[in-house]
Amino acid sequence: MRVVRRHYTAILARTMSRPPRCIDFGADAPALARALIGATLRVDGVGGVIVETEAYDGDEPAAHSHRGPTPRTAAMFGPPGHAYVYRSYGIHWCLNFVCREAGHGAGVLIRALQPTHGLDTMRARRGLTDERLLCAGPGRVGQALGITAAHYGLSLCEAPFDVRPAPAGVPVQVLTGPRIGISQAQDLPWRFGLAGSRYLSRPF
DNA sequence: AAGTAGATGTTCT
DNA sequence: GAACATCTACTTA
Repeated sequence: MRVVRRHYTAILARTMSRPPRCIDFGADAPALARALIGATLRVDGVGGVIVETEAYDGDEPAAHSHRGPTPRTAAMFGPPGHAYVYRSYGIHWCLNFVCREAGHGAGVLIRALQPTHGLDTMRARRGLTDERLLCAGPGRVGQALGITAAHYGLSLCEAPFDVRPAPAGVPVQVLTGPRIGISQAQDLPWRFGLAGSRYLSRPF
């Protein structure tokens, strides 16, 4: 009995000290946006460390989902852990992670990465050599990772996506601030970034 | 360094 | 018609 309890205690301790194996997409948008800082995102093996995110929620007027589902925003109202992809200003493809529960219209916009995998592919897609500018902004992330409408609604837990939590034991200092490029709900500090990163779209 | 024009799908007024 | 979860190229100081 004693041995058994020690056994379970050891498993529990190991479980708790180990980083979560999968991202908790059931979290609400600000919690997920914060948790994603330091995580690694790859699409077909190309990507890097997430250094900047923004949270959005259907309850709040800056979100595309705020006025209910439309053909464009349908994925935001689907199950968490899937991709919501939209065309920004008719030109750029931007990637979001749907979260919370189906029906809430909650998601996290991936705003910037520190490139770590497939640098040559990203440079070719972006027509640029400056590593610092490869993924420093949501439109740039979309172009560097080859995001298109084909990724709309896909699961983030299956290929071509590969999302891994930040390694435990490496403390990440997360900055917060107002979201960029919005006119509604500017008071919400729902932009999150990795302190000291040179790959942010803009300083905090 | 800072400002502006222009590219243009989706949605709303 | 206007606004928009943006980026680039180009102008002006």
